[in-house]
Amino acid sequence: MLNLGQIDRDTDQSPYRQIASILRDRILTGDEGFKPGDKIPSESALIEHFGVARMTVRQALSELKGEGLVVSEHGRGVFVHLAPPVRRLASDRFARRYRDAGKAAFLAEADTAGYKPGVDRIDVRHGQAPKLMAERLGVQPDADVVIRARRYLANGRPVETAISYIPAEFAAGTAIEQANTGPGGLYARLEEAGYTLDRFTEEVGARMPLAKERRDLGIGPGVPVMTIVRTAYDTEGTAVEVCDTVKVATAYLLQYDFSAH
Amino acid sequence: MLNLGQIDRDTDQSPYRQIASILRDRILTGDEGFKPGDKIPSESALIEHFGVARMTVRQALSELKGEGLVVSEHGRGVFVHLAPPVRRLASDRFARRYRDAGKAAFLAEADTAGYKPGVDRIDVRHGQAPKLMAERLGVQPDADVVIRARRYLANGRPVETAISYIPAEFAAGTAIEQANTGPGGLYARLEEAGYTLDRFTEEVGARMPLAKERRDLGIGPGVPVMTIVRTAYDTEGTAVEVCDTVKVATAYLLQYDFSAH
DNA sequence: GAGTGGTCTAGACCACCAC
DNA sequence: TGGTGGTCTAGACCACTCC
Repeated sequence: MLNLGQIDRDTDQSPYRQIASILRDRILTGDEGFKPGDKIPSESALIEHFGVARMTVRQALSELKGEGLVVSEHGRGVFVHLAPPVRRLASDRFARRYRDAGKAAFLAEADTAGYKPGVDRIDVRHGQAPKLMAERLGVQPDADVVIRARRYLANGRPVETAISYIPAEFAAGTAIEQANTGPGGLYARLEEAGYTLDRFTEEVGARMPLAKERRDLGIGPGVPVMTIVRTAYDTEGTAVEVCDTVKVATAYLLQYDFSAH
Repeated sequence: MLNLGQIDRDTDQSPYRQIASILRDRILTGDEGFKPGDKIPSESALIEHFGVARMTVRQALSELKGEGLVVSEHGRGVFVHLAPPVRRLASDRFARRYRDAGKAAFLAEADTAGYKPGVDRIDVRHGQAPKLMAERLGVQPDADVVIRARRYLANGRPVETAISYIPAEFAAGTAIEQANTGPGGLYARLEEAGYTLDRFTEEVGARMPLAKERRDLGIGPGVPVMTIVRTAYDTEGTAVEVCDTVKVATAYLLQYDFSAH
């Protein structure tokens, strides 16, 4: 006995939508419903309970996957989506006080939010910046830049990939060209090299991930990503770095403050 | 002749993924490919071309719908997704100079971006704010607030819904309680009432839309939404308005500036 | 009426997982 | 080894759009 209702074959709403609604309601009303991480009834159980063909049940489940409410695991079952911890990012996260304390933004923030941070897949090389990034840096597309790619983890789960582009002349001979940029991170090294940071600009968007991004971030279909392109300017108004990041949307809440004047 | 390749039945990648890849490549390489608004080959044409069952073709199309690359129209065909114009929102869009010029933020921005703005479904009433909104306003959940709901259009297409909550005492006797708030909009009326605006905080997130939101915004499955909760503070540090907005993610690019100090 | 996508049925074989 | 989800086949009827 599944303690779900039955579908109404005389209504104009199609069976698969009714089944999706029944399951969705049980997921969203946490009370007495399915909770995050719970296994929902198997396809065969739903087929028997509702008296429909397998494709009908699968279409209902497909709807819920598209809404990001459930994830399926081959050979195990279908589970209510277990959300990663939400990272709240404030716009002061790059403030100098954190750099002076010897912490890069990601680590400083993990401390206050209380999760275990991690970075892997660090790749540093010289090359050319994509057209859009070169534009923001104000350099020619064929200019030599240092390209730093890395992936960030929270509690062991990937939550963000980031690629920084720094004109080679600003990074020459510094730890920026090394995998480990040292205490305070990339921005601390830029300031030591004489480029005092003044302000940042961030451009925020959201979209569905490409297949490669889904793999890199370990997310299923139905989970969007947020994209942030951050440009760092020094006190002379020169762009000294552009950082292109892709974040698991459900793992982030960004906060910005700005003036009304 | 469809001028698409053929699938390889000896590889370990499943036929539906191969078909999806072939179509995806033709969509993403705009050159000599399918362009936004183009009709892609019908299911029956694809069935014949690739020599597979209908469900296999439909699964490939389902992938592309999930990625937001195509939309299907019952009885007409499947079309490459035609994106609405992108609105670039800068963080100075609520600056006083725009209010002084008699324009609400949305209209001011449409001018510079060059699209035709619209607002409909305006609904104004008194009531209680949802718990999360009351928290941001710093009022009790059962406090009397003015609730202003509306929907914004760009070139006739819905792009955003917004609900503002204003404590009733701040709005009493002003045009804030009317459908039309007059020149400069809601914020201009608040300032006239003696609440000089000082700063805003915005919290930005992204997720998949609920079914109701999909209807309100006229978007298909596979298109995410961005959520922005904006709180307006006056010069005494009091929250005077909270605005809860849901935007079609692909129609927006948000820009924020902040200091490095 | 012809063509399109939407939904459904009733099977089949496979890969993965837990026991 | 039995149960799970992943993929595929070969049909069927329907609703919608366009001519």
